[in-house]
Amino acid sequence: MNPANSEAVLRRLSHYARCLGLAVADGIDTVTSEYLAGPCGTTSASVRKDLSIFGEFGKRGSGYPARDLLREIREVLGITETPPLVLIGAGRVGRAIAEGGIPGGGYTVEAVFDTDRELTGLPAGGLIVRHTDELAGMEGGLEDRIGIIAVTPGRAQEAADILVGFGCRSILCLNMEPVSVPEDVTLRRTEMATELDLLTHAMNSRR
Amino acid sequence: MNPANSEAVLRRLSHYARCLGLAVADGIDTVTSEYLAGPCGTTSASVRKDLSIFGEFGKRGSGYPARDLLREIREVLGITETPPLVLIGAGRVGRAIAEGGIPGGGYTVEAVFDTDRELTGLPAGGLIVRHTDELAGMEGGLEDRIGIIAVTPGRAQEAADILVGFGCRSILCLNMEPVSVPEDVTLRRTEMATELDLLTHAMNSRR
DNA sequence: GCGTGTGAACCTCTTCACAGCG
DNA sequence: CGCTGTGAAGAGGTTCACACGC
Repeated sequence: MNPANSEAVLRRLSHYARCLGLAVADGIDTVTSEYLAGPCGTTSASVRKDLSIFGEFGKRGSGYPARDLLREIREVLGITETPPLVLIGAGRVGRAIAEGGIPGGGYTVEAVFDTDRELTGLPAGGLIVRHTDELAGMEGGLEDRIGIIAVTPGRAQEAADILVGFGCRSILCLNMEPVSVPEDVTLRRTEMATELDLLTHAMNSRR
Repeated sequence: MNPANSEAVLRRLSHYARCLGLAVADGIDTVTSEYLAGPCGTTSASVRKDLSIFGEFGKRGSGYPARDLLREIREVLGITETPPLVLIGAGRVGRAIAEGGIPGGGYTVEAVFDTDRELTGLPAGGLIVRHTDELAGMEGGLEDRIGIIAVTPGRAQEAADILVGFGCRSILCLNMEPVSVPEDVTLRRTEMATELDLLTHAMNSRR
């Protein structure tokens, strides 16, 4: 596969973007591949190769113009405008996200839903929790929105089915259990438990 | 590097373990490589190769004994007993974790700390938030514990420094900003914002 | 027959090293 | 002189295909 669509590259671009955002905010206007490599957990060679896939953005001898490079990367990732987030689950985790947002990510939570009628009507951040039946009322459907699953353990599949049923094609699952979706739906997850397992393994193998 | 220490393999083992846990709970006692592959997002060949690195656990013609295989994998990962979690940050996310735990992961939060004296003394799950100064009082130090950073955006580095100062060598950072730690400390992160970027990219490149 | 275990082929990703340009 | 851009080399990971044993 063409390297421009490789997950490893795109993931690093996302890191570079974050790092560049901070640099720009700090008034830095030129960065080197070395500068980006450290905080992003990679090497300068890798940074240069990643960027060279999409064009020649640097100036030899000095580095990359931070602001321009950031714009280019955002363009490549398609995050110049970010899709709205639709949260499923108004429990502890769901509310924490509704209230706190995704700090620094540039994403905003547009609506919060739950299957539990006990929770509908309650506030969550600046929003009111709605029942999942009301997903039908979302202007424009869910096709151009990202669904986030943060429900009671064991009910993630149900939430995914609801999202898919209402046309959602991009899902981030915060629950840990396996979830299956149709071929044409992208499902990603944050793997907190797996990260802990990897940390535990590293801890044990230090001696 | 020896494949037994490759992150890709260990990450998949963690997935297999989760899947096997559910299978065992459902009373299933033999699983095939095919059975594990689907939910874990990989192929049967990969499952077999992964497992064969550590021994011959299967029976040809039938499959793997679920319970035994689970035990073996837990052994390899070193998660037969999981290290206690020490939370830094008693804000929304920190409290959500203190209250809800890590569902299904087999990890327990032992204590919650914050640098903010306004928060110390308040309840978080079944625990009381303590000031980070009191980390010194943790029996046995932080060496055999995992520190979890869930603090106000922009203060993750401070939290990491505190943890490392008290002897912590394994850190899971939930904040998004870059954090640097000494060479001998393992730092991992959950990358919610990056996952969203990857979902956005996939969404845009569908057409 | 069925599913594991595994060498070999294949492919992707990373690192090296240096030419090229500001 | 410094740092980018990049072919070439190297390492690592994945897939194939089939022999083996239950």
